[in-house]
Amino acid sequence: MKYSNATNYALHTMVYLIWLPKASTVGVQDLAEFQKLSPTYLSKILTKLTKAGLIESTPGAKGGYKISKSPKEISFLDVIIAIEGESNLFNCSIHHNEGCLIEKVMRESEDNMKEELSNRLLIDIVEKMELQKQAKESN
Amino acid sequence: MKYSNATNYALHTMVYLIWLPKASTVGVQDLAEFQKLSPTYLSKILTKLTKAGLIESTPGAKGGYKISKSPKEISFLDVIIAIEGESNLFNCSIHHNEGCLIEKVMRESEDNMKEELSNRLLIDIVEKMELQKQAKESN
DNA sequence: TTATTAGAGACAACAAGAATCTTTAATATC
DNA sequence: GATATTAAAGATTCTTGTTGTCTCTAATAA
Repeated sequence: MKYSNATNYALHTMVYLIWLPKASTVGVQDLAEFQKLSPTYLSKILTKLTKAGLIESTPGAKGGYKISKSPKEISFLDVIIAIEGESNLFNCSIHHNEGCLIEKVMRESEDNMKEELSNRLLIDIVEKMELQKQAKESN
Repeated sequence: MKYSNATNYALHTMVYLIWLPKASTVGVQDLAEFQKLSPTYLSKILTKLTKAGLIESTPGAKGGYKISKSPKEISFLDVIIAIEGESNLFNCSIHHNEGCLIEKVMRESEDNMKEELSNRLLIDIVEKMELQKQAKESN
């Protein structure tokens, strides 16, 4: 069991977009270069983020991507669900077993993890990164 | 991201083995039938559980499988790791990025989930199942 | 010694993920 | 309105991991 690479790229991309000066849009080219990815591949990931309502896209010249809502409303969980979907990590393997107690425990642990990830905001990462950067510069 | 079917089967098998009268061994045949699985396939899963030290196997006539330690020491996490391995769910995608803050958050949420699953014992499931059974019978 | 049982290995089928390429649709700018 | 630019959609390939089967070997109780 592993998160897909796409989730990984999506999280890094979102942090980058949040870190960017507000209202500026970036094209796939730049985003891809920043992560050493092929633009066409990253583009698929960005489309998912767009459909999930996390970013906005405008085609055409001077187009690109930008955050679509306040960074304070974007959690880790939002990004993860945008990429991975929201199906459960565990489903009882025994046919016709409503209320399986094993499934119940597994589901609870999953819910707790999601709860935690929904409380972690990407903006906090950006702020910490800037603090680290400042600390480095003052050396 | 999903748990493998094997983990699912392994959990159900372990609960079954714990539920069994102590010290009695069961062959793959019975265990497979109970879950409607092919014996050869389930056998692979059982071998993993054996190597993880969760169950004991004795080959030969009247052989089979049984729990290898006290049920009070067998957690959900033990079974999950026996099947899925213990690699992390998330690894930063950016090369040479020690101390990635995104990875840190993801790792923390994973650790918390594992912590919770290590505190959930399979024996508790068995006990609840027996209570449910008794409740049904007294109707 | 024999029947029975687990273990190991090779192998095939399938599904999902990762990634590329090509074509289409939308849009700002001239 | 024409053109350059950019996102979106679709088809396709490649790889990887899971799922599952089959066969052969090793161990053991009777």
